[in-house]
Amino acid sequence: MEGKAKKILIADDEPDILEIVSYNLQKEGYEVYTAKDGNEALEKARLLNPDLIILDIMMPRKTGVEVCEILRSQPTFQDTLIIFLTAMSDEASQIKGLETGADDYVNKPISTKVLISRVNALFRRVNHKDTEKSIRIGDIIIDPVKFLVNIKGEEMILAKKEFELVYLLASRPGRVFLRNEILSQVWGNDVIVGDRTIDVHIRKVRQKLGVDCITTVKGVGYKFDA
Amino acid sequence: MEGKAKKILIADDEPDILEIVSYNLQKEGYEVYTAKDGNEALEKARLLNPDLIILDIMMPRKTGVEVCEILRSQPTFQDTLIIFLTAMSDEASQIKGLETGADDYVNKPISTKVLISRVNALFRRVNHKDTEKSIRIGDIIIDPVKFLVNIKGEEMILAKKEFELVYLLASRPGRVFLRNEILSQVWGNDVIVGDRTIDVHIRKVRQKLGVDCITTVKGVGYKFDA
DNA sequence: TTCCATGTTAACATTCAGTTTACACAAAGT
DNA sequence: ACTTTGTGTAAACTGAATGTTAACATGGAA
Repeated sequence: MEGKAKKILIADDEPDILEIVSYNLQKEGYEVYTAKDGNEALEKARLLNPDLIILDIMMPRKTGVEVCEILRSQPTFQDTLIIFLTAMSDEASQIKGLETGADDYVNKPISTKVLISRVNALFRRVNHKDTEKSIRIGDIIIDPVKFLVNIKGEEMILAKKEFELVYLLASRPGRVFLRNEILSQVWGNDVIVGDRTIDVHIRKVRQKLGVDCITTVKGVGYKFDA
Repeated sequence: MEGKAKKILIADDEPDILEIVSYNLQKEGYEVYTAKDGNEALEKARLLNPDLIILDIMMPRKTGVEVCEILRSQPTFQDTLIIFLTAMSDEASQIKGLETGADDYVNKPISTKVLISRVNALFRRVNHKDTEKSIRIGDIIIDPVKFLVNIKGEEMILAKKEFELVYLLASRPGRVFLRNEILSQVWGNDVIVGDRTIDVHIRKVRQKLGVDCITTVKGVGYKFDA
């Protein structure tokens, strides 16, 4: 369907729910991880940096609300999507949850259909191009909305990977990106590609841009000249 | 945003909800009024003529559904937006609500984030309708009122989906629309159609227009050439 | 009802982005 | 000099993404 698989972390103390939900989400093409209590959820969240976290509210060793509050206080998880699973009777935590910054709620007992459509809807909402902003360095403008690079008024079209590569490097001009970093950012954490792949793309980018703005740092990586 | 502040009337018998929701909507720049039961909602609706009414379904002195039915029977409120708040998450009651003439529903417990995004989405949708003015790009004129496209004086009729597709793409020439975005804008958020459907429509449009003005950005989406 | 226009799907064809392969070359270490 | 290590470059290869066609579904009008 699209891009690289989104990572979802789901935390619930009922193994049955974990299994059913993760099965269904996986079938939808998501990369699913599970946690069986609040602390494990926190750990794995930090480890995996998921795109979406589904938190049961009633969990041992930190409730979903507590986990959410802790995560939201850290900048890394400011934009991470969070969905609460709530029992309908559980009003106290519900009201509390209103302010903790969840993005959506799903009531128990869970209908996998409902959950999945909510998950998809959330991702759809976030995926919008408008949220990405263009980068400008000298006479080079990198515009993710129009998906093209403008050099001194001349527009050039890059392929997807090429564009993502420039966008990454240009996002922090002068900073050197290790080959691993580039791989995990542009290709995703679990995609395994050969050694020369990055080089080839760097080359294509250099060719298309015409301007020499990407510097090789031998044995380290690449950087976009400031 | 822009223009004058939209008036929102929210009716619920729980003071906490009224307070939280109205606080958040006000923060978004809306002009918010409240009612604590069905009759008060009706009164204030007539008094204020709001742009949007948020109705809890379970209220004393007339339920949300009753209020909605009464309002909808009057021409004044034919175009007023209505959102239901419902504790019932089962699909049956949701469908019933929509049949009554609601524009959307939000399940309790409410996530303010969700509610606000729905509200914004609704206004956006309506705003677009009002703003439905013809788009002109080069010799191509897209007229949503007459529902036809004029290329160098020659008029051509498009089918509904075809037209909506061009209109979307042409509304922001040069901007790349992801397949997701196209799906949610043209087909709606909960309609699930196959991958190839968009392609087929794109093809039909390209055929009918004759001019090559839609570019595909592989792995990303489509855009209307500026 | 039947007819017709539109929308959707499924199946197959094609294209091109992305990757690999293979080798050339340059710099640093021995 | 020779080897090692890392990168540049061109071309071939592969498959996912898209194009295309035709058949099927649906819903409204005659």
